[in-house]
Formats: sequence, C-alpha cells, structure tokens
Amino acid sequence: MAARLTTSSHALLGLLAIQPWTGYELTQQATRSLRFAWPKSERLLYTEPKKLVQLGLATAHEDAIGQRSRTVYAITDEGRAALSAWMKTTPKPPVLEAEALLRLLFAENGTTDDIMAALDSMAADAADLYEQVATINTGYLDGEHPFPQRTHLSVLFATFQLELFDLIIRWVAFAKNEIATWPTTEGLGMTDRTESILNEIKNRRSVLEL
Amino acid sequence: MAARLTTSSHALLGLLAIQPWTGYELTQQATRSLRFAWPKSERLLYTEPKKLVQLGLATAHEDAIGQRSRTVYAITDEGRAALSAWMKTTPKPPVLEAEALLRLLFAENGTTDDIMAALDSMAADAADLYEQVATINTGYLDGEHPFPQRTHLSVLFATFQLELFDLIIRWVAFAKNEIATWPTTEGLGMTDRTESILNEIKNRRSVLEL
DNA sequence: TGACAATACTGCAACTTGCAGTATTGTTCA
DNA sequence: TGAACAATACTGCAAGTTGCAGTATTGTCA
Repeated sequence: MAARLTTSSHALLGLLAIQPWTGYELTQQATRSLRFAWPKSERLLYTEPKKLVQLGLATAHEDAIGQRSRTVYAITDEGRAALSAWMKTTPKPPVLEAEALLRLLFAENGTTDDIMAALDSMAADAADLYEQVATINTGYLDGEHPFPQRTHLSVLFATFQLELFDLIIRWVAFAKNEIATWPTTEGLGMTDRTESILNEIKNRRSVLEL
Repeated sequence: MAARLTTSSHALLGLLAIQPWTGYELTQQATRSLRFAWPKSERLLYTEPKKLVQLGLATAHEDAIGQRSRTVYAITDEGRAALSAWMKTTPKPPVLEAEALLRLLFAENGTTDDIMAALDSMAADAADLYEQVATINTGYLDGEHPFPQRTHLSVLFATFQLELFDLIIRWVAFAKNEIATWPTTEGLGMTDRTESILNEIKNRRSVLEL
C-alpha cells in the first residue's frame, strides 16, 4: 500500500483546514459544496481521512457520544504544508460528464422523442442544482454562512455553478428547437441550419484571430 | 464476473453502431468526440469491447496485417437492441470536475497568485479545447466529416462544448477581476462586491419566480 | 540499415463506486 | 411506555476505472 496523495486527498485536507470534522460531517460538507467542483462518492469520503491519518497529514481521536463512538479528524501542520504546496501546482483540465450529451451524439439509435426526453432531463437536473445553489447562497445575505469569513470564496465559487446551470438550461432550449425541425434522428447530415451554425462558428473564430 | 452494462459500454456500442472498428480505432474515436461528453481512459476503451463480445453485444474477428493481428469489433443485433433500449432510459445528471474551482474554494490556503495561476490554467485549457472543437467542426464545411450523414448530430453536440468553453474563459476573466481587488485570500468574508453579487442572484431569482 | 519515433497494445496495482448490510439514535402513535 | 419505523452514521466487498510501466511491431530519416 504505497498510498499517494490524490486530488481527493487534498480536497479533504481543504475541508479539514477549516475545522475538525467527524467522518459523517465530512460527507455532509462534501455534498453541500465540494461536489460542485469535485464530485466523489460517500464511500470514498469515509475512507480517505483514514489515509490522511496514516500519512500524518491528519489526526484522529475517538469522541464517544452515548453508545456510538465517532472519529474526529483534524489537520496537522504537515497537512497544512501539503495543502499549501498543492495550491501551487497546476490543476487538471476541467472535465464534463454528461450522459444526455452522449445520447445526442448517438441520437440516430433512438427516436426524436428519446433525445428530447434526455435533454429535458438534463435541463431539469440543471434547474434543480441551480435552485440548490441559489438557495444556499442567498441565505448568506441573512448571515447563514457557517463560516462567515469564507463568504467571499463560497460566493465567487457559486457564480460559476449558476452560470453553468443557466447555460445548460438555455442550450437545451436551443437544441430542442433545432431537433424539433428534424423529421428523424438519422441521416440528415449537413442541413441548412447545421451549415449556418458552422458558418457562425467560423466567423466568430476569424474575428477572434484578428 | 457478473459484468453489468455501464454507460461506458453503451458509449462504445454507440461507436460500433456507426461501423466496425479495431480496438485502437475505438480509442482514437473516443478521444476525438466521445471524450467531451463521456471522458474515459484509453485503458478502459481497450478493455470494454471484450466485455461486449462476452455479452454477445458485439463480435470480434482477427484481421492479420503483417506480423500484427488486430481485432475488429462489430455490433450485433442484440447490441443494437441494447443501445435502443438505453436511449429510452433517463440519463444521469451532468457532472463537472474542475480542480481549479476546488482551489478557489480553498484559496485561503494559498496566495492570490496561486489562485490566479490556477484560474489561468483552467482558461488556457478551455481555450485549447475550444480551438480543437472549432477546428474539427469548421472542417465539416469543407466536407471533412468522416460520416457526412451524421453531421447534424456532431455539430449540435459541438455547440454545447463551444458555449461551455466560452463560458469558462469569460468567467475566469470575471473571477480574476474580483480576486484582483482582494488584499489577501483569507478572512475577507462578506465584501461589498460579494454582497452585490448575492443581491443580483436574489433579484434574478425573484424575477424567475413570477 | 541502424536508430529512434510512432503505433498498437497488455499487465497490474491502486483508486473509486455502488450497493447491501449493520447498528445505534430519534420520532411517532397507539 | 414501548413497539415500529425512519433517520443517522457508518463498514465490507465486488466490480468499475485509472495511470503508468512495459512490450513489440511498424514507419521514417540519415
């Protein structure tokens, strides 16, 4: 078990740098904010802190509440050092995973209704996430931030999420509008609209290059 | 080895539905287009078709070229049926993985220069990807699509990528502008600008609700 | 024609997920 | 008040996935 430090390790260190948390609390916090930039399974969130302890980047101490004993994790100086060092490294490129877009790419294997439904689903998911982020953030105006001194970070972070979800919703409307003109999903090739979209891309590009 | 059908299985089936490919060709195709919606490792792309064969969704036949024998995979009727069935199911929500955003969330553990550099890196990656997608797509105007009858799908798919990359580039400019006003990464809390951003979010939201 | 890059893979350890299962703690309602 | 059932707070494990090192053939340029 060589155990190298992954991005997930650093994400957990980032949370521990704020304050000590129990394993369960870490999963809760990760669901609240972290997942929008680094979505990881609950399972991993429970496992990872143990690795940090093994590596000396965090400490664990048992805190018995009734019958149930909870492990509270805290960051060490080594942990803070590792976190600062990581902040200076180059981040990995952003990556989007979207099953609905995958279905668009292979839409010829289904009906126009199928692809419309997939896009609707993506837009509904985005609308849902928009609501969640907007609700949490507007709450900060009423002093509901658990770490008020971090509000500037949370909010700037949230602006990206909101713009992304907004983009998805708007793009789905555009895409459905296109697809509505298709008699079928298959074999259309270079339609007039496709050609005009491509010309727009080409023109915008030549403008950028000047 | 129970071997269930994953989204990645269906992604490969989607490629095989277009035409038969060798393992290597599948990895090339996946890098070209598939990765923008469903980014998977080269390693998996080599392994997955073998599973499809085991499940009877694809066939494999050896095609010796010189000393080297390549396996050509082709979809079966069962494979096409599985693909059509999958097109009718609800897609998973879209997910973004962005290490640079993770650093923003924990920016207090580094300098303003650190976070600026991370954001620059994200914008540069987006600019790069924009170029790649735009180049491939404008090429379609000159008849460079390997499967001309699929142009309508490729192009509509690409419009999302381009908008996303454009959003990233624009948002990074906005975020850097904000951060430029910060004396430090830490402890700023609810600044005037943070408050005005939140008010914008709140107002836009109340408009949407009417 | 030998060197070196590019192509076309495989093996394996470690990372990650999904899901089933377990055991406390909290709540509800007869 | 105590039985039932939901919510909380986890663990075990098989299977899915990645990264990287390694290998062998093919192409190319001097």
